Amino acid sequence: MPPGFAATAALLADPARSAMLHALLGGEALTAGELARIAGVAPPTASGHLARLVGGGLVAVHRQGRHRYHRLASEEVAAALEALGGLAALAAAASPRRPWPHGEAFRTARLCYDHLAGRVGVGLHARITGAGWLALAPGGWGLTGEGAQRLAALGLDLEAARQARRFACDCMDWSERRPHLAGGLGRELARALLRRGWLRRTAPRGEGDPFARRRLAPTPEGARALREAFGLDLAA
Amino acid sequence: MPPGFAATAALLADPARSAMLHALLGGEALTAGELARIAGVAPPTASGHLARLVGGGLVAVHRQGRHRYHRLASEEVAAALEALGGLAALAAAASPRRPWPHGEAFRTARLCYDHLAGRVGVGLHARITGAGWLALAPGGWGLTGEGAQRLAALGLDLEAARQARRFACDCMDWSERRPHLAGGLGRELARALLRRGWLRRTAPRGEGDPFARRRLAPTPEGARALREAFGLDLAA
DNA sequence: CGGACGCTTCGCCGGCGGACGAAGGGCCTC
DNA sequence: GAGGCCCTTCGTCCGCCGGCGAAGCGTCCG
Repeated sequence: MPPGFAATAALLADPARSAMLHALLGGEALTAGELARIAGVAPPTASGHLARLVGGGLVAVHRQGRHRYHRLASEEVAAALEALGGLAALAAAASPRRPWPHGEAFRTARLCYDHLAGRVGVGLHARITGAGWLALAPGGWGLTGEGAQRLAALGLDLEAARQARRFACDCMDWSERRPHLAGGLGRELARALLRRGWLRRTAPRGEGDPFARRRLAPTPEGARALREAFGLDLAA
Repeated sequence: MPPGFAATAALLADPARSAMLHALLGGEALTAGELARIAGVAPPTASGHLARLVGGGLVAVHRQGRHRYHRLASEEVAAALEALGGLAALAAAASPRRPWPHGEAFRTARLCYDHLAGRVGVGLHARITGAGWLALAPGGWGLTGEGAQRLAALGLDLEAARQARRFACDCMDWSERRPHLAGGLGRELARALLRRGWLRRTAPRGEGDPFARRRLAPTPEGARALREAFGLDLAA
């Protein structure tokens, strides 16, 4: 981790760049202009920041007409952002402790690149592993028969999940300090729950703060369904 | 991750500070003077850096006589350093690819704060979980009867492991990109293997580069024992 | 083909922070 | 208690980096 460790950290150390990255943790690809507004800087400034993020391998860019769409380069980037976020949360808890408006909603449910984080993400992970739906096999995690049946019934595309680079893996959750489900299965789980309308994005693709793009909220029916299907009580 | 995310990242973004942190990943507490030499800066400079690291909650300090011993504040710091190291390794692999002298030895075996990382750490984790020694129970990971018996026979202090804040948890390994064993059990496993002389530190507490303090090498007898007890082939 | 739009490059400014030397506390030794 | 050691604080310098406006491509629209 040495060559370039400090350089990579420096990419995360600027408020504008970190706002952009956190906005991209919502999983959508955003244009340079949108990211400039989100980060609160002028277009030339944003352009420079994005060039550095792309050069550092954290962000991938895709041209489409006169727009340039930016997205996180990989799930490793998301995992590192979450891990570093955990450190920052620890430090914030130690010092003055000024409250953070997004905190509570963020702890309930949010996206972490392409999968679920927060209480919902951690709770689903605990439930799925604890109920024996996911088990350790030689070569990694795999679904058991019951797990495959239950998750397919929820509408997950298990075939798509299996084609991911990693089928299932843990990603440390900074707010709950316990793992949530990442990898192809985590992605398909998030997609299925959004598709079913159990969770929805709370920010209507407006601009504004970087964190709005990640925030999720359970719908009334979703809260009920999550309680019935997974024993998740979101009031806690 | 919001308030203070960029500020925390900035603590890692300086070459001198990052060298200090990597040296502290060796798990020992080091004095300000040692860290100054390791980072290659003058004592006043190092003092300033250390003050910032302590203020940011990444490093804890302990006075003893006229020395001040510094250590990482928690295993979360170690986990975040490893995660960020993975990002930097990805970026380094993409660009010019100048070779790094420590690379190969680092991939074989190293310390990650208080537990094992590298091929040895990942291999032991795979073996211990794959053989059913460690199993998921309500409330977290626990040893099975066989696991407790086998590990106790290797000289692990399982009682000490149980008193840790977390008994067992995964820590993503940046070089192998698979999890290794952290938590109290990971710590005791590392201690036991060092105590038995299967692994040893390769740097005799000299000064020098930051990474020397983390590097481990299997002794000839250790390589044999690891192969017999865990099926680990370190030549691969 | 002109004009609007999105994005980038260029040039300049301002401020932060990292570097060191010198000097000032604690603490241990003799 | 005199002196040495470890570490810190202070003052200063300098380089880097983030910020913006103006201007320069490329793309889409009428």
